[in-house]
Order: sequence, then C-alpha cells, then structure tokens
Amino acid sequence: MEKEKFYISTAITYTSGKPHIGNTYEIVLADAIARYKRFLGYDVYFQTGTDEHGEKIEQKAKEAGLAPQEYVDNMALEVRRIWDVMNTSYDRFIRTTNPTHKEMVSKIFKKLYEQGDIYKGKYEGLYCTPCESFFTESQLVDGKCPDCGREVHEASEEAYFFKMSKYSKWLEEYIESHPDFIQPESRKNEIMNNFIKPGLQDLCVSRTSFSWGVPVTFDDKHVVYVWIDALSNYITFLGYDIDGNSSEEFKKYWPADIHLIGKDILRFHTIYWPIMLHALGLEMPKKIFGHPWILYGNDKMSKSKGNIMYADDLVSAFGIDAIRYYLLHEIPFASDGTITYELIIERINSDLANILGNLVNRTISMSKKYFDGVVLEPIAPEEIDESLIQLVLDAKAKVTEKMEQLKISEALDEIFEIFRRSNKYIDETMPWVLAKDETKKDRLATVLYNLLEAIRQGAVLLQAFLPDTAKEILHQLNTDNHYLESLNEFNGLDYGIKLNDPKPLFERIDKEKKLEELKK
RNA sequence: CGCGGGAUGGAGCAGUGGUAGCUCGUCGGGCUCAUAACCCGAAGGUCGUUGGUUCAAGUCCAGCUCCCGCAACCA
Repeated sequence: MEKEKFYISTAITYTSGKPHIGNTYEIVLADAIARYKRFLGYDVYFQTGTDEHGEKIEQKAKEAGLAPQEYVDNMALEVRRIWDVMNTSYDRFIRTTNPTHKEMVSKIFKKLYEQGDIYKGKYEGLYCTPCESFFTESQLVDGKCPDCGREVHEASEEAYFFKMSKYSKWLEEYIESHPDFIQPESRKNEIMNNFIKPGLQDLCVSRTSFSWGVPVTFDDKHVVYVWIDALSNYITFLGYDIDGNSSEEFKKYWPADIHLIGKDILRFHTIYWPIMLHALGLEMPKKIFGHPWILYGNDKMSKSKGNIMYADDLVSAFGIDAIRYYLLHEIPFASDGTITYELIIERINSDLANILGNLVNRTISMSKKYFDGVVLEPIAPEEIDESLIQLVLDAKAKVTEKMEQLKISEALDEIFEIFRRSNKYIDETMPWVLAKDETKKDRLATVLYNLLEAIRQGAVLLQAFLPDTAKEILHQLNTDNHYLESLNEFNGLDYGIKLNDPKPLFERIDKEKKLEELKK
C-alpha cells in the first residue's frame, strides 16, 4: 500500500544575519511535526533553506568586503549549522541562489508577464536618498526616515507590478470556503479585514535599485524582487517546470500540507503566494500556519536592545533536548511566548530532571537492586495497575489529536502525563516494601515491568520531540522497540532482557550558580 | 467610532451556560527506590469594570477601562 505523503516547509531564512532563537523556533517546530508524521507512517518531505537575494545582502556583503555570493555562502553554512545543532531532520536545505531555481523564477516571471498578470508601471513612494529606499507613510517615524531619521521626499521608479486586484474576489472566496487554510483564526481575520476585503493593491515585483537578484530576462535593468523569487522555492526545488515537464517528485508532494511561517510574513503567504499559484494554475497549499514569536521577557528580541539569544549558545549552556523542550512546550499556539534563562532552568529542573529523568533513574535503579536489571514477565497483576496501563495506551491517540491541531505544547503534556502517572504509581505500589517480603516477588516484578513498559511507551512517543533523550531512554532499557505498533499493547518490552546501567538524563541545575555563570 | 486578539488565585495558562481547573511557586505532611528528587494535603480568585438576557453567566449581549498585534510592498 502506498504511504500517504506529507509535505511541510518552513519559511526560508533571510541571510542578512545570524538567526536568533526566535528564528530557530520555527525549524524546531517543523521538525517535531515532520518527525511525528514519519512516526505515524507518512511519507514526509520536509524542506527549509535560505533566501539569499536582495539589497540588504548586497550591502552586508560590501560591508564585509565580500562578493555577495561569497557572503551568502558563509551565511547559508551558518544557518545550516544551527539547524543541525538543533538536530532537525529536514530532507532538503535549499538556497535561492541555486541556478536551477533562478532559471525557473525567471521563467515564472516571464510567463506571468506574457499572460498579462504582470505589467510595467511606476513605483511611487517616499524615498530616502542616503538610505536608497522607499517607505510608506505608516513606516515613517515622525515623518522622517525610520533608518537614519533624515527627510524623505516623493519619488518614483519604474517597476513591474503583479495585478493582485484581478484575483481579489477569487481569493476572498477561497479563504471563506476553506476555514482551516489560515491558522490561527485570529490571523485569518486580520488578513481578511485589513487587506482582502478593502481590495488588494497591486504588488511591486521588480527593482532597479540593486542588482543582486534574479534578472528579469526581457528587461535587464530589473531584477525580480523578493516575493516571486522567495515564495517559488516551495515548488522549484521539488522540480516544478513551467513548461509542463514537472518532476515525479513535484507531482507526488505538491501541494504542500503545511507552510509553517512566522506571523510577520503571513500576508505574503496568504495573499501573494496563493494568487501566484492560482495564476500559474497550481493547487493551493492545504494549510498556512503563522506561528507566534518568542519574546525576551516582555520585549521583542532585537540587536538594538541587546537581548538576542542564539540557539547554539543556549544549546551549549543547557543541551539540545532541553532547548527543544523549552521551545516546543513553552510557546503557545497563538500568542507570543517568553524566554528567559530563569524560565529555561525552572522547566529543565521541574519537567526534565525531576519528573522524567528521576523517574527513569529510580525505576531502573530498583530493577537493578531487586532483580539485577533483568526484566521479568508480569504475572501478578492487580487492579491498581489498570489505570496506569489504560492511561499509557490512550496516550498515542491523544498526542496524535493534539499534533493534528498543531498544539505541540499540549501534545507534550499528554506524553508527560505518562511520566507523572508513573511517579504516582510508584508511591501507590511501594516497591521497596514489596522487596522486603520474599512472597511478593512476583508482584514486585510486575510493578517494575509496568513502570518500565510505561517509560518505554513514553519514550517512543517522545522521539519526535526529544530524539536524543528518547534514544537514551530506550538504550538504558536495552530495547530497540521504538515502533508505532508497539503502542497498541502493553507488552513491548521483552522478558528476560537485562537493563543497562541508569544514567541521569538531565542534571538538576543550581539556578543561582548557573545564572552567575551565564553572566560572564 | 480602522481591524483582530486578550484581561481568570504570586507567575504562566485551560475553561463547551449548570459545584472555578491545570502547571510552576509557597506552606504542612508522607515516603526513602531515586537527581534534597517522588506522593498526599492546604492556603490563595468578588474570573478587568458597569449594566442586561436567563431558573442559572468566567461562559451569551451592550457600554466602559487597560494591554498586545495588524494597518500593504518591512525577510
């Protein structure tokens, strides 16, 4: 039987600077979703990458004394390194400076021009000469340039425009008739009310003020401005061909199931991208999810505030899975989340070290102490076992449901319910008391089996979220039974095997001491 | 009157009209297998404010106050 496909993408990262933890959040979120889908048996295609054109890149490269290509080569490497540090399982890392992509973007631009969706006009706006950029009324600060604070003046520049107005009605109807297309819903309302219903303005899709971009083949003063270039990545790298020779891969995976993006670029993905696809006669992506942002305390992360956190620094301070856990668990579905060192430490200590780490450690230790680590068949069940076993067996369905709704944090909560319940079960059954009575040996073995199997099933579910930790738990349990099917019954841990020695999964952190260390 | 959210015990959040809940923190107790971890219990809320609908409102309606996001070419 053919596996069902699942295509998930992140936005491509702009290579003007090193991505901070907020940018990194997106790839981790996508990774957890992709891993979970693979776990469920889907044929997953997970794409991410970098956006490497534009005026800002040209500038940055100049400042660094590098050719633009050299500059973006370095940056792409850096982005990819951070994605790898976070242990993300993307299938393809794409770069918009790829020649095949550029060629196809040129062709798409030309096709849209030829069929009358793109026309030549004048871009009019407020221009700051020293900064060489246009601004809108609303972007100005006290009527002055937001970058340098100097006067701006009216100016115009020749440019190509995409006739968005032509598709306004179609888009409105499409969004109305596909209620899950834009998530979360509050964002959909914003887009609808602010942009679509008042009528769409045509979009400027070319520039003459810089040259680092995909050339407009039929008018060489112009380069393709970001939208058509960047958004097309979702189809070009799958082998989309405008002349009708698209690859098998494209036919298989398009349309995308989820475009995961930051809420800041929702407009481009929910208005311009669908219209572009529609104009090209392609199918719509199924869902566009604009995830929230991560704030440092109450502030937006920014260089000027000096409050930027980077993923690789956090990982060296706390470990990969601790940071993955924080990102996946502490950021709400629709509203902005918060990150601080204090909160990270509290979460690690409470959830990872105490509830999970300590549970695994105490359980394996008991098995070692009482049975030399040998797993025995549970031949002495009691009624009290049922509520534990039932909770564990119900977990998969609950986690899956939460994942379908993209409620990643709640999915993790469902898994941790297993560990919380297991800790309670230990107190209910008091294995150390059973151990003192030679006649209760079978009961003791049964209790330990239930605990070990509960932990194993929890670890299996945890694989998509904390891959290294899940692997380590399974290793300590000396099993490689990490399969979906092993969650259907409560007997996935083989009898007679001998557990490996317990090792703390997460060390408790001394908050004061760690904060002191981090200040240095 | 631009549009969209939000306001719930110290903190962060759930909450479908019918006894106000979860996690963390605090306090008390229990246990000793374990990473001073784990388990139990308690304190703590006039559910922003005013009015309305209803047998019944955190939940529905209206007004008001405050906070946040968006407001078009900002990757």
